[in-house]
Amino acid sequence: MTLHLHDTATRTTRPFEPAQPGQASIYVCGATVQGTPHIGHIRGALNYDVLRRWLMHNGLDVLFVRNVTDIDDKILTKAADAGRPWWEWAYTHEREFEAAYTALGCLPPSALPRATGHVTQMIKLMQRLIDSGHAYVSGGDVYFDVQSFPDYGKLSGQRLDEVQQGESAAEGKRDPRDFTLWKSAKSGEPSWPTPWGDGRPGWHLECSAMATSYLGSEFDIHGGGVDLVFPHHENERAQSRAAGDGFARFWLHNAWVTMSGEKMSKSLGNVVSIPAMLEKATGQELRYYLIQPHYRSTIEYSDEALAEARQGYRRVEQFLRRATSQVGDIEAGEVPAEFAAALDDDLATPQAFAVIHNTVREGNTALDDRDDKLVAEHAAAVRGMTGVLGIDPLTEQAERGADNGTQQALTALVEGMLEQRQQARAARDFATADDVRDRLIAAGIAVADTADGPTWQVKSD
RNA sequence: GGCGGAGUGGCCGAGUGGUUCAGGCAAGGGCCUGCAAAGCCCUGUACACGGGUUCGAUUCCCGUCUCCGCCUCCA
Repeated sequence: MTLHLHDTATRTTRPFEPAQPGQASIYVCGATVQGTPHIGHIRGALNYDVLRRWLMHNGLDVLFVRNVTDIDDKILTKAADAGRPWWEWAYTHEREFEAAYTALGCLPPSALPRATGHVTQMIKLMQRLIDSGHAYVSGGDVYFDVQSFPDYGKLSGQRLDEVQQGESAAEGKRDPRDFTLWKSAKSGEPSWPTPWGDGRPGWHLECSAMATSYLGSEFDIHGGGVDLVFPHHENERAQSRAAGDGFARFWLHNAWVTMSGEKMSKSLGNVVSIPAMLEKATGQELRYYLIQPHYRSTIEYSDEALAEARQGYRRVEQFLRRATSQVGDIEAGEVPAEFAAALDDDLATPQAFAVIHNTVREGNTALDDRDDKLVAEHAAAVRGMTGVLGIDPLTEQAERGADNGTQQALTALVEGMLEQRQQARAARDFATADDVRDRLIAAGIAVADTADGPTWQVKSD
């Protein structure tokens, strides 16, 4: 089976064949950097990161562009409320988003274009639209003429005559459903010069300009959250195709993370901001939690579900630790066919996780049987699979292990205590042995005896 | 009003016209262990409701109820 993806435009799951064999180009709508990221924002990025890794794993050369919307009404409003320059406000939150992506294991994009850096490209696109009769200037604003593009509404399944009012009824519009490509400058607001006067970008224009600027007039995949289907992506598609670009060949949309059955609001966002969540779980645990459900299924956030995911992650981690200590270092190996089939089926991560856990169970059995060859095989497969998903525990350990002397000091202390305990056990002085173990547990360190001696692990609860 | 998604065993979360099972977490029993922990084995008999199609539906069709999203900014 080859990779199949669910395409919003056709409402079908169909085979993915890149326009250029051996390559894939992906454009993902990133954040409007107006606030601190919460898990809902990052979920989408995680989904597309998994897609990207899977394409790379299959040997494709992937160009992955994620934009930053660094100029918009909310940024201006919030910055003004905070008494800070808008560009500082935007950049501050851009850094928060980047830190969050990194903490959750997203590979850095091939390019990270900002709207404010691509006004030239936007002007060119607007000129093409005006020249071809799809856009018009009205009092310094530039609007897209929705009725000039018969395909309008096709992506989102909207019929033009059913579309309600449209964005804020500006006076210069010919049709209330026309959308803004360019907003004329208001005093005190940032602006850039254009042939039609000073102003700033409308929201939709930037993505069309940047996507085609980096990936060409036609590219493979355009991703974003379901809320973007209409109007954002509908408008992007309209303006790009009206201008003559092929634009995206597949449209992918990820579902929400909700809380108490509702979309995350500003107030809830504080509770589940990435910095707050990273106090409850590690980046990889959080990633495991967010990518296990199918990307088109809503995740109803709960602390309990997160705790479950952490348990599941640790089960995998524990297996790899035991395997490594029994048979030595293990490199990532081939992924099982069922795993590949799962991801090929529109990134069916739930089934992919089932394959991982089945492999872990078989690996644990092999560990108990002391069948080192089988242990190594299964551990290699698990590393291969978790690597594709970006949740290989040994990778993270490698990063963490290199960090500082604290880890070494802890290791020395714990191993010293475990040595005492082993001596007590050898002497059948179980009272002393249990006392040592209790002290370690009280300090948050779990001890497990194996045939090869005790192992330990910090339990970060 | 228009468009779209969803209701599965204690919980999370897949999937399928019928037979052996998603997977995880939790629970109970067993093995192992000095005791634990971890691991392994076993157990649960679920598919919102009402019709219909069918030899047979959780899975297809129709209807109902409930929840959610988009149609204004939003991942």
